[in-house]
Amino acid sequence: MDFNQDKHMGSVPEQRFLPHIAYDSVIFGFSGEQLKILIMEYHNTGMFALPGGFVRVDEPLNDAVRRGLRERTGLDNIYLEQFYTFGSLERYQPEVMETILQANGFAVDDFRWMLDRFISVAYYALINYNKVNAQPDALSDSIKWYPLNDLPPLILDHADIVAKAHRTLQENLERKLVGMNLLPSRFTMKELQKVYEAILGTPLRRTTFQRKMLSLGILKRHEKRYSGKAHKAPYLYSFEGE
Amino acid sequence: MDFNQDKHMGSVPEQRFLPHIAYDSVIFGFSGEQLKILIMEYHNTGMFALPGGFVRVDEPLNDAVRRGLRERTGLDNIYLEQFYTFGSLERYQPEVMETILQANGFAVDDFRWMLDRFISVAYYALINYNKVNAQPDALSDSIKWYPLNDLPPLILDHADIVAKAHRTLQENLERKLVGMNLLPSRFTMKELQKVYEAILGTPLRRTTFQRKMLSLGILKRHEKRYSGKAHKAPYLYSFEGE
DNA sequence: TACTATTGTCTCATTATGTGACAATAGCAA
DNA sequence: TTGCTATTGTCACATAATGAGACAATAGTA
Repeated sequence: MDFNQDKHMGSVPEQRFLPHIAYDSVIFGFSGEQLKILIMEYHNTGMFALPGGFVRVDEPLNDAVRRGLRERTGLDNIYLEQFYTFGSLERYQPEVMETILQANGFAVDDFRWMLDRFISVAYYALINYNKVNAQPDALSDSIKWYPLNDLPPLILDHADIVAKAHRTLQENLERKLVGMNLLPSRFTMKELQKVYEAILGTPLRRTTFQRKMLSLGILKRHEKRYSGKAHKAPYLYSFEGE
Repeated sequence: MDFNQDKHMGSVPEQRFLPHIAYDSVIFGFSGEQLKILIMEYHNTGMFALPGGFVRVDEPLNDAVRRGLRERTGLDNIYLEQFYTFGSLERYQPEVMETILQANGFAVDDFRWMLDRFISVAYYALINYNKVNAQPDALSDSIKWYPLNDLPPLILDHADIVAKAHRTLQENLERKLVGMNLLPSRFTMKELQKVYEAILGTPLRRTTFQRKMLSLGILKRHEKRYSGKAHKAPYLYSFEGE
């Protein structure tokens, strides 16, 4: 989360946030043949959470999320999709935020609004793992990649949010041709296949996968990539239009 | 929208709402071989809008929507799906709500919170047209069915909401096997096909459709329905499990 | 030059879908 | 009763998509 550390926050219009409304982002990256997401750890609490934030009173919701992503990853023009808004009562646990504020030396009274009930609009983002320069926010001392199947325990309903993000990503994989957003602009067919396998959680048949991808007509073939290994070198591809 | 008409609303805890947060519902029904949705018209304004409402401070978001649907349609246990949360600045038009309040004889000062910026969580519902007993809310004098392709001009971004609801419904049609929710519990294959055609907006091939539906193994075949017409009578089907 | 791992492509089998044919009605008219 | 018509359920065949394996073409190493 990001918010003005000035105790008199309310006095700066651009820094006033809509109460009760937050967003959380599940930021997917791909590395070591695994799907990973960015998780923040709050100072001195051992608590882990998705990167999220608040919406300024004069700011479009989607802009708020892009702003947060830029601050957290240094990246612009990210593939981003809103997938669900979480509004159960179980996610209302003021003790959690209180602990976090106290551990950071903030006077709880000055941030009482953060202890309120929040409804959170959740987004997932797909980014090129190698381009990220992850930056923690004011309350957290780290933001790190964790494999999707080996996450630390997350606060509130963040584990549900991650699960739903993953499910939505699986459903959208073919329909929105989304796999290439997790790779650098040039990639081999095998790399693309590994991305699909990581997202779906099942192995795919090499020949069928290659035929299918090529038949879509959205890949442009470039030169080969010589890896130095003792075998035929694969072609590099890019997503049509890059 | 539904809210306590007592001017001292804030004093009744169950009737206090989360500020800045609303929901809107696109309620689909099927009649006359057409997709229709429920639209409300506000008293003395000529303004049309989707049925919506607010979330009580101690109420889960999804419950709030189901409550609103029950009040508006008299139905319980409705097929309901959240599909997007709208948070642009274009949807902030305090004049609109002000006009509506004034036209209903409410003192605007007592409902100033309704003139604020709202983020709206949008849901679509699929219901059996014939079971609905539509009830207008405190501000509107009618709630009526309109064919999807012949809607009155809607306030704010409600036309966008409807368009996105329709798109999402189309995408979910096969994946979630959702068509039967628009029909009575027993229906003919032709009726089901008409629903699919209305949702997708394209004609479907009778034999292929029938084969596909039967192969899914989710339909139970019952007795025939004799319509009095001079031709072979079709079987009735139900969704497996009813 | 032989050998290995990997890649690109082809072939054939299997499954799904498009397209039309056809027999089986249910009521009506003769 | 016997045709007649519109509609339904099912089948048959053609076409398209996918599963599954075979195989030749490398890029390096031994």
